[in-house]
Amino acid sequence: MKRLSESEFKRLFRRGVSQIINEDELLRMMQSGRPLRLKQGFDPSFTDIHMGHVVGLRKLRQFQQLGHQVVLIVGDWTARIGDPTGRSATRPMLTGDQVKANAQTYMEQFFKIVDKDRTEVRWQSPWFEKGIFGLEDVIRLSSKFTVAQFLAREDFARRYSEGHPIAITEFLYPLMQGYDSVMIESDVEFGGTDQVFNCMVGRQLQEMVGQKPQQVFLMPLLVGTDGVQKMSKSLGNYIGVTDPPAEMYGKTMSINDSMIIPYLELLTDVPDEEIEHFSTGMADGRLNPMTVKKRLAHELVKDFWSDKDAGEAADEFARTVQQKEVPDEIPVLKIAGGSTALLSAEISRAGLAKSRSEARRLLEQNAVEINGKTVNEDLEMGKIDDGSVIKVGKRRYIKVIREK
RNA sequence: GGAGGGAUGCCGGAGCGGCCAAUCGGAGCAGACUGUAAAUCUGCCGCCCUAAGGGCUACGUAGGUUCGAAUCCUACUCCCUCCA
Repeated sequence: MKRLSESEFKRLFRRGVSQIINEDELLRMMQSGRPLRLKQGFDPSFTDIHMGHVVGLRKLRQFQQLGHQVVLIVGDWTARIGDPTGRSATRPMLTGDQVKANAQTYMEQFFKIVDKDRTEVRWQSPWFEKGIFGLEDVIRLSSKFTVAQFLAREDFARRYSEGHPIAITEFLYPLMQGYDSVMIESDVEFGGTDQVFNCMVGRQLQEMVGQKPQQVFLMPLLVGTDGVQKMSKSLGNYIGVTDPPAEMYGKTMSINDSMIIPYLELLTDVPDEEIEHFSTGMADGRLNPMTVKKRLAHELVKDFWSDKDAGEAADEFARTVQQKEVPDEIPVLKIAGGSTALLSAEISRAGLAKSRSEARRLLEQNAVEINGKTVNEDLEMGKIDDGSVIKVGKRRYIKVIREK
């Protein structure tokens, strides 16, 4: 394995990195010529990968390109506990089948970014399964740590002081995650900054059994489309890797201007110099943030779909959002000849509003247009011409087709 | 085992007998504006009724007191804290 060039070093160790424990040691290991085992775990309690995860997966791919080996841990046991990181909501127990199905979907998405040929997939079951791992092991493992150590972890400390419950099983989570490191003889564990504690437990456990403790590679958490909280599915502020091009593009355009640069750094290969240029340009007003954001949106759609899709999504955005034109394809609402049904009822029936009350509110708020003309009155459907286009809100359309 | 505190709308969190479909913040939605589905401002934000009005269902669950309850009482369920 060759020495890292200056630019490779910067790309790997500086961009999109929050903290590396221990950087010098990791560098030494990389120069040794041995392919490193890069640990990345996930809980099959969810299926969809979003941009927040992509930050780490891209980093894994960069290491793979230098010949290193990813070891993907399917946390079929830890999924039963639920990672305490972040929120305290208890997760429902999953059945074995659900876990398998989730893992399947997850991996399909995972390998959109990470090189499958340089990935080893390991399930936790072989070392945590009943009959192999017993109470004795649980006791042995947990006796190595103290409550004070665990309460030092920021999010346990916070929940404890705020009077929020912490289940005993949640203490087991880091232990299990750490044990994984031992079982796969991990060289480096990758994770978001919220994973420090869990990763450090892995280091300690490895050391206790005489393994060389893993290095820890931490990446920043991506802020979600709301611009405040970390991107997560449960908060609904995410851009999924399987989102269709137009949606991916649109969601990206809706992010806060202040997040454009971080997104470019963490999610794209746009060169540093160019990002620097964007950054200063926007700061002194020479560049319109919208232009830069369009570039970002294009990059993302290009990476997950294709350059062509990105171009189409961009056109679509320009037409429907900026020029406020009607999109090419819109759903059809079939209506009987002399229907006396009211517009509000049909709007909610067609799913353009959650309830009829909401449809009425939208009418009042000038949010409903028929063929480009704002409508306030709750018309009878029979009075609407065949082929009319009804627009509700910013981007919900439907076309009326009359049946005889 | 004992003592205290709590359960409110998507989330956080007020209210503590009528003025409560419930203050406020966040999220969401809409309108205006705009160089963007950014920011900002304004409005909306349980459901149903062709409706300046009316009805129904809601404040952990089940009963009760009262002309009237999210607010008081009783039991139950769940959660938190402290003592043992």
